[in-house]
Amino acid sequence: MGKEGKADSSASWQSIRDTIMARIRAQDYAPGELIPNEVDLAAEFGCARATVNRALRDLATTGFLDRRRKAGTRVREAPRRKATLAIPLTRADVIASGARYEYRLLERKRDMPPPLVREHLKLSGSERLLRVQSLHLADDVPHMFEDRWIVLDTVPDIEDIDLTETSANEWLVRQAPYTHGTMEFFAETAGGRAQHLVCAPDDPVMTMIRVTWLEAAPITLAQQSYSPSHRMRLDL
Amino acid sequence: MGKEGKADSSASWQSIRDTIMARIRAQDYAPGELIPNEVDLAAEFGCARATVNRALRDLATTGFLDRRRKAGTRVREAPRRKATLAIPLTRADVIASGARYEYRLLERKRDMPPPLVREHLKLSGSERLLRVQSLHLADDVPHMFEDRWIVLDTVPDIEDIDLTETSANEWLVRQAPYTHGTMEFFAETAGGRAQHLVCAPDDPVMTMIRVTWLEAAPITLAQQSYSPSHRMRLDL
DNA sequence: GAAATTAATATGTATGCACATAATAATCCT
DNA sequence: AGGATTATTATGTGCATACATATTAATTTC
Repeated sequence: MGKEGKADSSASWQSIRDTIMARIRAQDYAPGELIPNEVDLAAEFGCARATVNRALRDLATTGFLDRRRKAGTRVREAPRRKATLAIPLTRADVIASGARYEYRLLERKRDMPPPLVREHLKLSGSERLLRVQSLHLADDVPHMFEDRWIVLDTVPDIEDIDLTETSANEWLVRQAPYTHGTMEFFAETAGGRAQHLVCAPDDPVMTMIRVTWLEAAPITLAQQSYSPSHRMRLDL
Repeated sequence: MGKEGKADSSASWQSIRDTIMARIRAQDYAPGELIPNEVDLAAEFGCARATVNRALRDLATTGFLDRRRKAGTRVREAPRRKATLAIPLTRADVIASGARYEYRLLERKRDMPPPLVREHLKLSGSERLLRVQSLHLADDVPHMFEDRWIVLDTVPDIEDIDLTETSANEWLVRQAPYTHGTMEFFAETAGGRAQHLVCAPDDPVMTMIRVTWLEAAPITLAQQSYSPSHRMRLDL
């Protein structure tokens, strides 16, 4: 019974991953320590090295292992757990919560960006910008207010789009996927957005600022403020 | 020149991924459409199917493609971009920001959990709980206030640990890695935490509630409130 | 003895093949 | 025709092998 070791004796990469994970959890493989190399593990599990590689690679991306060529694989001292955050797509999120989604375009015009926006988008000064303000509602209740700046030099096509039906975000996500970007969020008072979010000006709201790029060219800066009651949820 | 196609004519899975990505971006592969199957793509790129598989798998986990056996691979209508959020490890975060880190244990005692905590941890009522409150500082300035409940039935060992030096989180991360959990964050007023965070009671702060589990057993609920000036940053 | 060169090693990835699995399409039977 | 059975198909994964690449360790050279 050598050749026919199919799905029977052979271990799946998931089961190997789980076994290694159990050893980490039980501290058989202690924090900071090297674990056996792929060849040895493959021998132990009676599988191909590629299978062990897949398992260890998975644990490395999950943040439990550190791997370096020649240096080997070691258990992270402080496992930096990673959660996958799906970038909010307001329409989908609202609908998924079982509510009716509504989108209202509040304003759309060419405008000069304030210094803070210019800095975030690293603008030289000559770029043409479109500013779009919108309100997103869930079951007729204000859910999120968005104040967005779009760099027309990077995505000129959006100038001809009717943004009263489709939100700028939805168009951009489909038509101009970014290569990279940054996101930051923080708490602040509602301030002037209170009228849109139907709350008091000094109510605390969570604001998210997202800046996205197409290679070196800035696409857009979106500042989204959620209604005070909103909670962002995430599975680990 | 058939057999010797080594690193020369053969494409790497990253380059194939990038090529496919470019086609999605250029809408050569339009949203919602099927793309060629792995065998055809492998033929086109002159590589093995496994290599194409790796590339497509990567794009699927990034959220650009949907893959189903027999059904094939299609471009997502609304690419749900995913960002990797590293769970905050306060000590590491503060030090990485170039500041001096300090940790202060404020309180540590057995306590009865309020209904909200009981609900989050799905407690039956008989569990023994440890409550730990702590303050984390960056360059002597309050950075984050933590109010944590630990289920002693799940992690009894922590009862013997001196939490004046090591924070509960650091011990738990090392000694009792969770299998899964939930995280939610929102904005609220500082309230009673104002004295610890050195701000006004009605200042907006960002609060994160994290609940973690070891399989079916609840480990801990941590409520962390950051100083008003704090911004959570994330790369996309 | 310090610097440069060379060897050794663990992971990273590509190939060709085989079989597993899920989902759809085609066919058969009554 | 309708429901159950049987192909068919695309992705998922495993294996053995080979070579690539990054690092570290050993060795040589000056």
